[in-house]
Amino acid sequence: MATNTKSIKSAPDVSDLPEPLVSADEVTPSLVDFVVNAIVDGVMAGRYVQGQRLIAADLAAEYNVSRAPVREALHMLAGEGVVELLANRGARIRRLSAQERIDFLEFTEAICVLGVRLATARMREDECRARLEAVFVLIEEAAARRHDRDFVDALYRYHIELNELSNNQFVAFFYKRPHIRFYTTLLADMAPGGHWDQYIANYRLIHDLIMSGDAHSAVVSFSSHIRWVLRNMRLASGQ
Amino acid sequence: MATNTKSIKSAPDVSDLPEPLVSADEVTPSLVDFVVNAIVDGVMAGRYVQGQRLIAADLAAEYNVSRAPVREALHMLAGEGVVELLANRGARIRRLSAQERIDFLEFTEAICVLGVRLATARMREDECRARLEAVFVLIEEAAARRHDRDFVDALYRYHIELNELSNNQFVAFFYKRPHIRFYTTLLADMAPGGHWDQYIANYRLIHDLIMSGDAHSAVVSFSSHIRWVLRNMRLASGQ
DNA sequence: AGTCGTGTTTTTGTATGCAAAATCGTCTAA
DNA sequence: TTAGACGATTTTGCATACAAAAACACGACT
Repeated sequence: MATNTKSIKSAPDVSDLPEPLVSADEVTPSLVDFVVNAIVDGVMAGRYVQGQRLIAADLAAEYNVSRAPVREALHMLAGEGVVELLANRGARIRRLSAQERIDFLEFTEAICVLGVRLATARMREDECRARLEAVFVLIEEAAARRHDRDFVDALYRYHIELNELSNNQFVAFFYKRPHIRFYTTLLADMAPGGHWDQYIANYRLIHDLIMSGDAHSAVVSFSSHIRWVLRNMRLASGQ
Repeated sequence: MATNTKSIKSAPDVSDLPEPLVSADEVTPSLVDFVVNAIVDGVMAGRYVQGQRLIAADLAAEYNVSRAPVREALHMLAGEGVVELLANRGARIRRLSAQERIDFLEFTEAICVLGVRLATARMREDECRARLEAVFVLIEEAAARRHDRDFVDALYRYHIELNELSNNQFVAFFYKRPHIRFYTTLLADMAPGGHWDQYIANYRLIHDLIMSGDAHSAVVSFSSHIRWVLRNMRLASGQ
């Protein structure tokens, strides 16, 4: 291939490609994106559960596309950790053991602590306060209704917002993605269950401290909340 | 499709699929894996640089495969954050601005702190000590030769080992993957440059504290090392 | 009953084909 | 000289085809 030379053999030519001309909104969402979103939504909605096998041909039929974009979507999700790929045996929703769910929450804590710390530092800006307040009311609402699912969903959105407010794109990027796969999985362990009052009280405290701009206290209270959840999880899984 | 029912429509059947029978080693590495590794190696080796466009047909020709597995590999790498996909414009190695590199190191710190903390707690076990010592000598060797590239490589391996020793698979998993893309990119900022002695001294201290089993001190010294690197990066990028 | 073949069906992994989009080169007009 | 237009070429995105591997169903054997 003559074209080889340009992109592979030659000295790296970084200015090779003009910056994306298209604005933020995508012109035509590709089928791969469509399928990725569909699968992620399916996981969020509980239509796909951990360990469930995803057969490319079936997904293709389901979404009226060919197997090619489906397979590409599955590889993308595998890269994000939502799906696992087994040699010659296709894809399945990644399965997490109780221990792995604990590990994951511990890992998530590390990321969110950074998010909390950085976002708290920006809480002098009115717009930031407003955005965070807006997602916090979702937590309050779900809590008032004692609705497990909505509550965990609201917590998720709250941290998404927090991580975006942190202005560190990696916190936002990596929190958003891998979390999904684990979202429904962890629901059972994470949901307040018999501890609604404590759970709500913790988050009210965390939120207040974040709003107050006291990063250190916010981080400490967030960390101790997570450690409390971890203790509950360890107890529940009998360790 | 009649088969739809089983994997999609019906109630999620988790025990659907027997556990992988194949042992740890893969029978036949798929072409997708091959291409993924080839591209990652290329990034590590500097053959692909940030912003460089990756043309599917060229890669296919280069590696003697068709475009299908190449495209799947690119989607996988996109999921991992190594590559970015632009609508109708293919893939390029993700490009990081100076600010993004700083953000990334800050993010990485959050993960590695957890790795340091958890691994330190296991340093009573002789095998763990031996494994960590083994990778630390690589740091010393590279430092003795004042070889930027090898030094950063050794640091990378050291943290990989540390994160694996942490026994939290997510720390290991997520540190390993996204870091790659950023590896060569950050080299210039991260490499000790004019600060060899300080850099080496910092890592000796961190290592000693880890080996001593004092998790808190290890974390503190690691954090302050990273903050020192961040200060240098901010100075270098004129912020 | 449970295990072991064995042939059938399903499913994957990869290659190939093709239309639409993006890119490139060249010519033209300001 | 630069900006823009336009046709040729490259490249992508998606569909389809097909061989090999895995899963399955079923019957023989212990």
